[in-house]
Amino acid sequence: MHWIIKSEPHKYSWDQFVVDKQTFWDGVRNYQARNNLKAMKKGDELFFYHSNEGMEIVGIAKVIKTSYQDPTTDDERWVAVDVKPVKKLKQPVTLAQMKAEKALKDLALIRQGRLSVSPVTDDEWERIIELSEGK
DNA sequence: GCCAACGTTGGC
DNA sequence: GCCAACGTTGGC
Repeated sequence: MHWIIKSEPHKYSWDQFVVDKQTFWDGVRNYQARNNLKAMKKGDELFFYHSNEGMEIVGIAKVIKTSYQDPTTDDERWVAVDVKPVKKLKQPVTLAQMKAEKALKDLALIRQGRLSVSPVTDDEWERIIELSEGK
């Protein structure tokens, strides 16, 4: 299974992620996004997307620990997962590029822009990888 | 900085 | 349980 996780770069950027070596993905306060977090399995790969500034997918990350109680809240409805960076994309793939791709018209990121954690199908994943390689 | 989209809350 | 009001997110 593949996913896209979003972060505002000035809050938590890819570069910071790489420096940290790994991070826990917390702060999700949306049921749909939460359900996606819960569905993640160890080894699942994720695109790391910069919202607001950049508006592009910059790298690939990987789930190293599946969902557990969000340590930043006592509210047991919310969960976090641990992820680590895998690699930076050769070229970032911008939102505009993805919007222009017919194969990506159903991408959850585009259809439901406000969702902070969204699923990506295998086909979509492949296509985005190709775009990052300039194809 | 504005506004559209959408989720959540609360009054009835 | 409906729906209006409100808050938040994120693209532009």
